[in-house]
Amino acid sequence: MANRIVRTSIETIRRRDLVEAAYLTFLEHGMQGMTMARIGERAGMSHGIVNYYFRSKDELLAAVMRKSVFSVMAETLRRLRAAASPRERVSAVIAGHFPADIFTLDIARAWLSYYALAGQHPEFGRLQRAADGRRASNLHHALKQLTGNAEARVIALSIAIMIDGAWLRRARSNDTMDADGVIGHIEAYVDDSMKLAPPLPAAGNGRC
Amino acid sequence: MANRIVRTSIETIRRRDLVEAAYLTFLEHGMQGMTMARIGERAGMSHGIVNYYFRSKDELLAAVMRKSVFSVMAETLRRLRAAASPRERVSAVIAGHFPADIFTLDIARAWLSYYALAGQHPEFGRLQRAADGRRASNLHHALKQLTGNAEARVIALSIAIMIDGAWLRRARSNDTMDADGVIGHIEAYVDDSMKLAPPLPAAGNGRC
Amino acid sequence: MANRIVRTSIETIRRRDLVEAAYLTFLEHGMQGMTMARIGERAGMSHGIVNYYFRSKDELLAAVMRKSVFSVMAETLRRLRAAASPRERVSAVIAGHFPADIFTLDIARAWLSYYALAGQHPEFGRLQRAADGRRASNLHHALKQLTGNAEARVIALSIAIMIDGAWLRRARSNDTMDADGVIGHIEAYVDDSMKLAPPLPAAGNGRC
Amino acid sequence: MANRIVRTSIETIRRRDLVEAAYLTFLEHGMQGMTMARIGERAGMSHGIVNYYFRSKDELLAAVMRKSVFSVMAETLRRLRAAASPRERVSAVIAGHFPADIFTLDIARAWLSYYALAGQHPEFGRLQRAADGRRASNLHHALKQLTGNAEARVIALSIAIMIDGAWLRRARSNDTMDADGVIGHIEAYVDDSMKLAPPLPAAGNGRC
DNA sequence: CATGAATGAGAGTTCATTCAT
DNA sequence: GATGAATGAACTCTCATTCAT
Repeated sequence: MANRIVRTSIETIRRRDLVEAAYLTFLEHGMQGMTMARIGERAGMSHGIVNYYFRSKDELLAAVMRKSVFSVMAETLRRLRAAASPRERVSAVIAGHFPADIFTLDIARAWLSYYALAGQHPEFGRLQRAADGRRASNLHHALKQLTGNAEARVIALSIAIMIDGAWLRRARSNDTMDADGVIGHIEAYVDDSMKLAPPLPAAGNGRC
Repeated sequence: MANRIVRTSIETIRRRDLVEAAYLTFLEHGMQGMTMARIGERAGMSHGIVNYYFRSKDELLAAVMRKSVFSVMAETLRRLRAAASPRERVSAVIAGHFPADIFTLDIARAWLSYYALAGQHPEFGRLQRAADGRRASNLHHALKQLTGNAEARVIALSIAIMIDGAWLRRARSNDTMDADGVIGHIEAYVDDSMKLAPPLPAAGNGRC
Repeated sequence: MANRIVRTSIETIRRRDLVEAAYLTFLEHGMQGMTMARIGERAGMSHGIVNYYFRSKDELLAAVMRKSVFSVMAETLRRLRAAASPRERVSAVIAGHFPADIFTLDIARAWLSYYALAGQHPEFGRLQRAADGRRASNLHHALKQLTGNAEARVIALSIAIMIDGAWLRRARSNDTMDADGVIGHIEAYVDDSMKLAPPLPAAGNGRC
Repeated sequence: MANRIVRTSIETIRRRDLVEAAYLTFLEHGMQGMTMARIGERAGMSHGIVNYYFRSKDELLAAVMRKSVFSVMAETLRRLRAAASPRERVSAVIAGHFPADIFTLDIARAWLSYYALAGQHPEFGRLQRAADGRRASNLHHALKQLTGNAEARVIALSIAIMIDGAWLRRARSNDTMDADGVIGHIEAYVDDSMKLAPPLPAAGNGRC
């Protein structure tokens, strides 16, 4: 039993370390320079053992992707739980996508590489779509309580597009807006949209 | 002397053909599948000659990057010339980024793989920033004639972000909006913004 | 001393289990797919222990070869013991080589991969020749009691060749004869041969 | 034009040399030791060029197999053309499978390896079945002119099985019969069969 | 100029084997 | 005894690059 735990523990550690090493290797050498040999070297292991813990490079890559997606989703969730009103929930989704220490050039480039790879990697495509669906749903639910359904849908889409666009631009250079700037920009858009949006039907929001 | 000219001429033609072939290869197979052999094949030349005209793959790659960026800018420029009013100029920039036959899943993914590579290719970063600057400038100049300077800047940025975001989302799956949908969405945003924007100072648009 | 016995006993059991597992792995995956890891897995042991009990894969392979040959011989022997007449002994040898559940495409192919390896494994060649000698001898002894010595030798050889040929053909496709068909064919040949064979010298079979 | 011929010529030469080298490598190191590197080395080429002429190892292997199958079929055909009577045609098929310089231990082992590989190599399975079909057809047609249809079928099958069996046994050791011995043995079987076979219906052989 | 034959480095992957625990 | 973590050699295959023709 103890033995089992030790075994699992080592495997867990190694897999985590390898995912981390793969990610760092990617940041340093790009997607193309992210070879199994280099990953192993960075993790201080032989390249043989990398294939022992991950049956293939694709599997390792998928693990890296999953970790990335979840870490972003987790941040958003954390903020959603702390949100007290629909409008705050919208802000939670927006801010959740731009933690200052994550919204960096390197990480943005990593994300773009993932996207580019989605074609060859059905699983990652699925992950992305799932994450996108969650985001759209969160935004739409919150906005529905602030304006009409159709308007909510349009605004939610605009926000989602802007979030993606901001990340794409982040990968371009360091001269673009920082996290706060982006958040401010999108929030301003939301506020403007609210001004234009029709007042909610009186009865409909008795619930909120 | 004549000989010299002929040689140079052939060289120019070959280089242009090879860049074109490389670009098409890139659009079809993505950055990873853009091999020297495939480029030569597509250009109807031996792959040996590719290395004759471009000392290395990186050199060819740089040429392809230049061409890619310019070809997108050219489409926008074409539409800008046909635009009759500031508002139409805004629309020209928007529509210029979404030709229906170009705004496809594969091409979007190819572009992302480009972006992902920019980190290792300083020149490409420069190119992208230049193109982005042009776009921002075009949008800003047009919008300035429709609203206040500060508002114009904000709206121009929103449009630019949405253009980038739409392309990123296009790479995600085929279930997203098509070119017309995206254009409609952004145009609607522009129209809404105009409603909120302050009326122009009386004299400002006498020029137009 | 008792300890010694226990140790030896476990070792014996483990080695037998491993040979059995290797044999089954071989039948299922062929010579090429018979890896140490798969053998260990099939035996329900770690693959590390396989190398503990067999210094190398070749040593295990030799053991498997021995087992394989013996297991085929055993089936024939079982039937031989039940045979009541010389003619039945001939049938025993024939049928002993074609158990319906063994005479399959996969197993036939596995055996061929064995044979193909014999060139590099002197011991396996020896084993095969020994088994072949036993078979020839069994057939010859039985047939000698039914016909002349020279004829017996010829018929025994034909039977042996047909047995081998039937296995080789079995590996070709599933469209060939099944076990019963092959047995029937060879038996018919034996019956025909008996018709042509000279009657036994009167005294010759008094011995039987 | 001349250029084209030169090119093709080199390619033809290289491919032929590589097939030959692959075959020799196999004879020396067995199927498992027949690596691309060793093949290239034996052919005096880099291993890179091997993959240049044969897109994959399987393709090279298939070429080796095809060459082997065709060389056996060609020998049989050559003899069939020289045969003057049905009985001689039967002999042609038999002798055609056992040229003295081909019926050797090494070559027999090579054949077994091919058979063992047929499972993973659909094309080779097809080749084998095609060759077998031709053989069966040739034998049956000739025998039908010597005896009844049903008998012809049985005898043809026996001959085919014996041919295969003789090759399998040849791979076992050098102590088995040589080519002449095998041919004699099978011919004797055919002669015996003719004795037992029913005389042909009177009219049936008016044709021959 | 142009070809394509040839090279060789390096990619991912498999696997027998060793060894600390 | 037994495990499975770890190594490293070897394999197939790809590809940018060089070079004789």
